[in-house]
Amino acid sequence: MGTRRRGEELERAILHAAADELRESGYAGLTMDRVAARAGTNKNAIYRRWPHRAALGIAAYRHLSDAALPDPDTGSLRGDALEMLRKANETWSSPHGAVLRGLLAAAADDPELLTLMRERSGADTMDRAWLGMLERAAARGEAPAAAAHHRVATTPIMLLRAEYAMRGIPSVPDEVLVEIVDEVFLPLVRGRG
Amino acid sequence: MGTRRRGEELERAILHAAADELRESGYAGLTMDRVAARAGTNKNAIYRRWPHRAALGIAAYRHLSDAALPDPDTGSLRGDALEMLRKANETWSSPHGAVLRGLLAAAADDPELLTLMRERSGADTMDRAWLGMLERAAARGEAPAAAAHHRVATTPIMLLRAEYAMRGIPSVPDEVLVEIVDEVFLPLVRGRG
DNA sequence: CTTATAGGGTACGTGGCGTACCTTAAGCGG
DNA sequence: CCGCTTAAGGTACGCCACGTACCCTATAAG
Repeated sequence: MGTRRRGEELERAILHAAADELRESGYAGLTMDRVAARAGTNKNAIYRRWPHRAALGIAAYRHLSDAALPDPDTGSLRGDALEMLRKANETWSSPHGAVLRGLLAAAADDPELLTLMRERSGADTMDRAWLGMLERAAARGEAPAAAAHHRVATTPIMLLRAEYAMRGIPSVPDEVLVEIVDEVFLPLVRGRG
Repeated sequence: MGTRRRGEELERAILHAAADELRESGYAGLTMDRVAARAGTNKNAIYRRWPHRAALGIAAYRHLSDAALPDPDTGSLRGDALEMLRKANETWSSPHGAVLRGLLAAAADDPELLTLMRERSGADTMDRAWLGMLERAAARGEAPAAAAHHRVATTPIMLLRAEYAMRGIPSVPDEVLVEIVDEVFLPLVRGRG
């Protein structure tokens, strides 16, 4: 009776319900019927807003984490890089990360969804953080100025990403992170002099 | 009527049918009913051999390509590396590659399937080819011996893989490959002196 | 006060996986 | 040569989940 939710309010309720389902069951376990039930509405209201499950999943994902992105300042480039990698590894291996990987897999053959993902997952922001790190290192004289290059900055997380793609669910061991920094990232920075 | 196929013969027929379906419809479009129909048999015969769709998909994938893996010798490290990357890019952006990426996505949260994939997709072989390339370059005096390191060798393909994970279906543009080689791989090799 | 709009309820079509059962052919041991 | 075990064929089904179609009702806007 009385109150029938509409517009914004209903939309928030749906997204909230969907985010809860994501948290509890992951993307694979996210069903439209259960989201509708949990939000106390029906599938119509959902399909009027998102064309299919994947779109809802992606939209709901942002409600999971506001990803306080680290901006470490340990004093050394090596320390900063390791810190960044470790934080990323934590995030990706957490339940959040599992959800994110599930979404990524689901969007893998739909370019439209992929771009949506990138916007919502803050990948670009992360890239900029790495670039900033390199610039600070260059300012300290710890790295050549030519090292502050986009490809260089993104290399470590790209490697981490690929590592996840090859391995699967469990977190990447810390030794691998150290290797990425010591055997690839630092030599690479050095090599650009 | 005489002939009812059994054992090996039937198994080959099923795999052949599944491979055809993969080629035509990709992994997402691979259905058990159609494979059974195409092989002129029924789902029982399939489920007696593979526990689920994903397992069949992976088993059938090997019938698609025997991936003649390139072992270039252009005389320069840069040339060899670019050649390898370009071949990999071609493969990954071909229909074969689409199938492979579909399988990878499907196996993403099942470690057991992932290891199966790695065996069947010849990823390890590719890694060894890169290492060999680096060793030859070192022998020519074109690279420090310390550059022939596993992490270094796998970096370019890992970056390519990650690039696919971020972008989706279309092939990665050649400029990106060149950048990976010139801005990352070669400086990295140089930096390990 | 009327009317367009959007939500609620519900049922259904469709497709695909995996399973259950029974019937029938093949091969094998005696 | 014969029966028995094993594997194939045929078919139907349970189940689940997506997406759609209707029809009814509350809400807000004019």
